[in-house]
Amino acid sequence: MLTLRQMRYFDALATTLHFGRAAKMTNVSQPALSAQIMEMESDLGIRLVERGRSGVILTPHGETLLPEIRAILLAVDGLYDRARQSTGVLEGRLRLGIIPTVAPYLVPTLIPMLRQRYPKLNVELRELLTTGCVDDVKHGKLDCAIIALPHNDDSLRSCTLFEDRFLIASADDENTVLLSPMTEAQVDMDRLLLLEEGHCLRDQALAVCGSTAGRRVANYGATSMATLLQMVSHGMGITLIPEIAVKDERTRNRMRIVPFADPQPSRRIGLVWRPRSGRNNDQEALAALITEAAAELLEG
Amino acid sequence: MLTLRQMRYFDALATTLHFGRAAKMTNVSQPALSAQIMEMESDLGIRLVERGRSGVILTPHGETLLPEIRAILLAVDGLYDRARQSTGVLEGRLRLGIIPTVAPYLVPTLIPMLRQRYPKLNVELRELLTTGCVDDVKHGKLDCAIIALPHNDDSLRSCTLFEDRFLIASADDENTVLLSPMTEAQVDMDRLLLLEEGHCLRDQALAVCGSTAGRRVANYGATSMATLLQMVSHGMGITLIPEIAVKDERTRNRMRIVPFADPQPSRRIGLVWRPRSGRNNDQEALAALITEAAAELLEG
DNA sequence: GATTATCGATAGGATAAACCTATCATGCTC
DNA sequence: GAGCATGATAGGTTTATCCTATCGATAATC
Repeated sequence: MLTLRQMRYFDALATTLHFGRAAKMTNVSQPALSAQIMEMESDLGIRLVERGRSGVILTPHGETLLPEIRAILLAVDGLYDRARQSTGVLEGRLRLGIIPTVAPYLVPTLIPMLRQRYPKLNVELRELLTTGCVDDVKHGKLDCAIIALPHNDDSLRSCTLFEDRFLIASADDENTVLLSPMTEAQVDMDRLLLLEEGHCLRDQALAVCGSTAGRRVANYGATSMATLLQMVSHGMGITLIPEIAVKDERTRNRMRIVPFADPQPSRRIGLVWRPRSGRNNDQEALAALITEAAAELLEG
Repeated sequence: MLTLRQMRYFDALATTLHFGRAAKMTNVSQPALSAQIMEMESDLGIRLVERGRSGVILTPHGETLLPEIRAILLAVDGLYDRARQSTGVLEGRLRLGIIPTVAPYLVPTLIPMLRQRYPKLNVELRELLTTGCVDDVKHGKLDCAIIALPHNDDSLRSCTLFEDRFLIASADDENTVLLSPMTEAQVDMDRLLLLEEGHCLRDQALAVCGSTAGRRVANYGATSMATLLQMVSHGMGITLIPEIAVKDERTRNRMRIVPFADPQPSRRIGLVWRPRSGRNNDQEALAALITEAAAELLEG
């Protein structure tokens, strides 16, 4: 089997046209180089060089293969270069999963920031439910994901990005009096609209409003926050809205949005990744940037 | 130092995403493959794969390098293919030297024949004096050469291609009576025109006509057969013309060309090459073709 | 929740590849 | 013909690579 070592020796031999000098160039003894060249010729089944008393002549075969061999050696050296270069932070491809109740609000702010600060980064976004995010991160289909913590899989590492408070949204002509601030107990469960199953926000809303036995829930599940809030603005009910969505949804739907009384309920948004991924620097830098983006979204 | 073996193992690992299966694919034990991958990562200074309990995931680095590594492996396989393919007769480059008193007459016939019968052959022609031909063949600057035999260098091998008879050429209005056939003794040395020094034909002409002491020779030396024969046709003298040149030169100059009496003097044209060149098949095929081309030239 | 299966890493010893020094045979130069 | 230079060969050593057996940890299963 042909080896790179043999090619390197042949390269030196073709350069010097002299076994001794080629050996010196490759820091090896002349017999060693000679043996490797012979081995190479035997492997390929052709004579590469013509041994003469006054040095060496490449055979036509040798001359044919030389440029290809040199190209291979260059490509191999290129591997080292590329390996060395690509040790920077947030470079190359990053596959990022985001849950649907975060993605549409965070992405428009986050992506431009990423593009600006880490121009070498090529982000691939996927909007997935929590389970999808976690599974795909675990199986290496995603590098990391933005989900609501805590997650139940301790084979993944996570860190908190920001707290996302819940508020109550209703149509602005809602006849039911919404107190501000209101307590969870005041939420009329009959009128509470939720996302369809699978969305963590649905479970969180239920938890917040106390889905104790006996309290019924409107069993229609909206497919997205946008749909849900549209329903709310048309007076079909009320819902829990995460603060991160407020700014954006206000521009689209006329709604009345009131906070909960302290201690305000919230969800904790975090980043999850495989502990073995070895991209700690990347995760850290990404987390910092997301936190910054979220702060911008939440301040106004 | 990175090796091709490691790259092959990595290729298999990236394909199977499983150390055990990759090991089976490469006909090696799992620990051996594992060790090579680790060695590779250590060499490159980066993690290539992420070891998990359910198989393997490529790191971004690994994914970046994979296509390059596969390209390298393909190129190496290509070396074998090319080596195997190029074992045919008269393929690739052939650098052929020809002496000036043969080249202009043989080449127009020889080259088309070569092109037709050996389309994969790329002939590089060089017109050189005998010494140049021999030296360049010896030093590997030419693969072989067509010269007049015998040559004095026994480090080269040679074979006869064809016999090239000498004739006497004069202007067709030459007032000196040229007998036909004529003997060497009848040549008027005062009127004998020769090529400049270095051409073997000059020495052969002198040898034929007996350059015994006392017989002077016109000391003007023509630079080529064409020039020489032009001078002859203008009545400036007579000269020895090799039969191979007769057909072509007759169409350009009006001359009277008469043979020598038997035994007709001639030169032996042959092919020379390095015995170590290992292209015996090539030399043989080429010699056969040249003989054929010469026969065509000489028959008419 | 204990058991079993699977996966990659590790240990220890064997085999093969690659190397080095010293020497040889041959051709070239003076 | 002596001396020099070149690549090949010989014999012994070091280094790479490999294999079998086993381990520790995780994932799947009962």
